[in-house]
Amino acid sequence: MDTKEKLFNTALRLFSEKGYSASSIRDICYANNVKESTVYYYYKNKQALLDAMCERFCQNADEAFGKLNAKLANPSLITRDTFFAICDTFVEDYLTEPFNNRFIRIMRLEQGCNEPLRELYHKWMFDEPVQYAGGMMNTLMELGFLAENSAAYLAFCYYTPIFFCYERSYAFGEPDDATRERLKKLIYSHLQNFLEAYATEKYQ
Amino acid sequence: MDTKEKLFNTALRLFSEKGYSASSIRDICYANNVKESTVYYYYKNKQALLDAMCERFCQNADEAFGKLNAKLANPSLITRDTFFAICDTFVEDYLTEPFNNRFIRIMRLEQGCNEPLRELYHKWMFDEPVQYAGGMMNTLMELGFLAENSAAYLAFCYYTPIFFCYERSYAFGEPDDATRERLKKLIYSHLQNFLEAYATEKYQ
Amino acid sequence: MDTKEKLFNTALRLFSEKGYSASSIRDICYANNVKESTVYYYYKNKQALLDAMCERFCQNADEAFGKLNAKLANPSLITRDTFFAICDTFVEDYLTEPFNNRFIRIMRLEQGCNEPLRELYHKWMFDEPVQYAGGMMNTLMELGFLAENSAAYLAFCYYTPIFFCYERSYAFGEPDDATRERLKKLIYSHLQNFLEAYATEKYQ
Amino acid sequence: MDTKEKLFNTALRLFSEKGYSASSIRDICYANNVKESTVYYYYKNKQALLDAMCERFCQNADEAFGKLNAKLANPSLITRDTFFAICDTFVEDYLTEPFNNRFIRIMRLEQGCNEPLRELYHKWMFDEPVQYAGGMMNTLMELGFLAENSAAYLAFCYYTPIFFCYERSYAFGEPDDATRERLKKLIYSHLQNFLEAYATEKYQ
DNA sequence: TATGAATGAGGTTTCATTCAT
DNA sequence: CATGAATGAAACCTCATTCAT
Repeated sequence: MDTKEKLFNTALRLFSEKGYSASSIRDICYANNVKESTVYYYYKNKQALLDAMCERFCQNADEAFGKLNAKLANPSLITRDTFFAICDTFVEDYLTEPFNNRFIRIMRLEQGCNEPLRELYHKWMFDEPVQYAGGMMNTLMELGFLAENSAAYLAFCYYTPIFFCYERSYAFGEPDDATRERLKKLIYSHLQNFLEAYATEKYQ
Repeated sequence: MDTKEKLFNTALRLFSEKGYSASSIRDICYANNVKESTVYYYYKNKQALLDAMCERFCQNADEAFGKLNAKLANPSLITRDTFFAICDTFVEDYLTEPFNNRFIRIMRLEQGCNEPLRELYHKWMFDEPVQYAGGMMNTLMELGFLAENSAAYLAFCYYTPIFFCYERSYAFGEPDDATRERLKKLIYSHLQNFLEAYATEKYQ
Repeated sequence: MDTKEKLFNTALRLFSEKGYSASSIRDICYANNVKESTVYYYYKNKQALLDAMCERFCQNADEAFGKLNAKLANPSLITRDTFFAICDTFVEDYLTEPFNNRFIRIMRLEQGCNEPLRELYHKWMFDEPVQYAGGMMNTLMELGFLAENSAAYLAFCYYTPIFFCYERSYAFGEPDDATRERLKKLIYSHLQNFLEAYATEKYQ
Repeated sequence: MDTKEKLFNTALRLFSEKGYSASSIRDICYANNVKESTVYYYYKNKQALLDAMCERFCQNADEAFGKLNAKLANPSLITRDTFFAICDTFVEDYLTEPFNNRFIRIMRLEQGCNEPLRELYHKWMFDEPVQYAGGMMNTLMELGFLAENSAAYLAFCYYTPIFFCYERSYAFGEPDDATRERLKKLIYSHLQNFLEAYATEKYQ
């Protein structure tokens, strides 16, 4: 891993733990045994580090939702497994993917004093997921996997527990394997309950 | 309102918007037309401002949950109105009460680098509400208001959407009346759906 | 003891331990459970506290040397006991008298950046004692108590060990009884040696 | 001389004149036409400046006493010249060496509120010199240079006047050449008297 | 590719002091 | 006799940044 990437990763970690303005260039550099001036060889300034993270996150998020949308395109049939797999992708490749997880925390922290980050946060943690879940519910109803209901309501019932569990487990620091497992179990159990309540009889 | 209180409130606002370490004593004072040294007449240091907020929040929270518990004690009968009123109290007197609302944002921001605040945050935004909701579901089932089910599952279905809506609406800044109204409507609609799904027939 | 005197004594202690500028009005007042503004009721400013100490020390010193000079005036006869008693007076009533002892430390500390205190220090720790010792040696030689010698040399031999022992034992803090005893023993032994070396035969 | 050294020297001067806490980083920097922040490029904080001085003084002192001890090792013969030379080394290379002289003043000033400095001061101004003088007296007696006597007593007679003269002349500020000369003469005269009183006949 | 040297702005805090009460 | 409230100056220190090398 080259210096630029090391600096990027350290900044990511520090920003996500202490917030942008409480993380110093000094700390970022000392953690990598380079001098403060080195950072300016790779990045225009401190803000540029954050910008680079934004860019990467947006790419990641686009990709992740692209992948998720692909899973719903032209489905002739859906099974319980597919249903669980979609959620799994959302959690593993999006919410808890190490870089994303850290950047989500950064957005949560900085939304209060950083307008662009606030918009990103709302887009990628509220608007997009809710919209995606809505579309998904529609598809699942069309396929007869879910019983007829309001798509908005189902999306709500589907996503809010996921969001809650994520906030509860991942709100702080780098999650260990145990946390990771716990989250998965909670979400699995939530999906079970969800299907029990809203799936058509043959998929319960 | 005296100087001490004005400083306290300004600090509360700034901490909740920009985070503790990004808010400067200077800004707190300038906003009140006093010099930086004045703050040190009333508070030992910057940390002491935060400590004072913690203390006040804990009192507030204790009171709020005390009140909520009182509402469930010795109920011979529960009506849809009571059910909505309980949630209303939780939202109005706890979650969106102006001071609490700000301090909750502070806790969310600082949990990453402030162990005591992280604990407070988890206690008062996850553990206590979930536990309270669990107890409430039990009571409601005993009274025949809710159909038999797992209390834990019902608590989950009850609280996670509230949490989600709160995060979505109140995550940033001082909410205006429109936001306040929107949140109430969202929650009202959630409660309707909740009753439809889980209440015994006569209460739907 | 009234407030003014308590403040004076606390200031004396702090000045002697940490130096004038490192001792704060705050510390002086907090130690006496009064507010900082109280000090200004009794003293014009911080400097005035120091001035009051100077004045008192000068009086003390004048008195002490007056007493010492009286002991040498019109002596028809001197004994070993008188000789020891004179030194004892110098040590007990001057050098180690609690107030003087503290103020001497203050002078030592402040001489570097306070011209008047430097002059006081040199006058009362070097010039006056050496001059007094010189006069004393002359008297003792005239009375046949000491063998003929250079008065200046004898004064030197007499005073420098006293000064050294004092600096060594009393340089820091409030001396306890053990320190006090130790100093006395050292000086007593010094006087013995001094007499052995310079007294006429009958007084050895 | 580079910036770091200039800052070090200015700090040394100011600390020795006004004491550690009364000397400000600002003054140290202004005297060298650099901004306050520059000092923090070279030193962690103000204390680190003092620490660097301690370290250097301890090295200096170790060296000086090493040199002095070497002068007493394996001497088959000692002359008046050697005797004077030893004292000269002690005064010139230790007590009045410009850096040491300043640091000794710092120790004297700070002993009251700085435990490590108090220990250093006592070690290097009282304990070590007295111990060295004792060893020296033993050697000189063995060689027949001094008449038989108590080594402790002789060491006392030898060192206390040196200490006194040093305190008297060097207690304040940077000594000029005249002061330097005066001290040397005083000490020379003291050594003369010392030999007259305690040397064996052939060395008087 | 990285650093050494320096800075200017701004941060928190301490302090002696004032003054109306 | 003492304080409550406030201040202005100055202290120490941190930080992002620059620039020549």
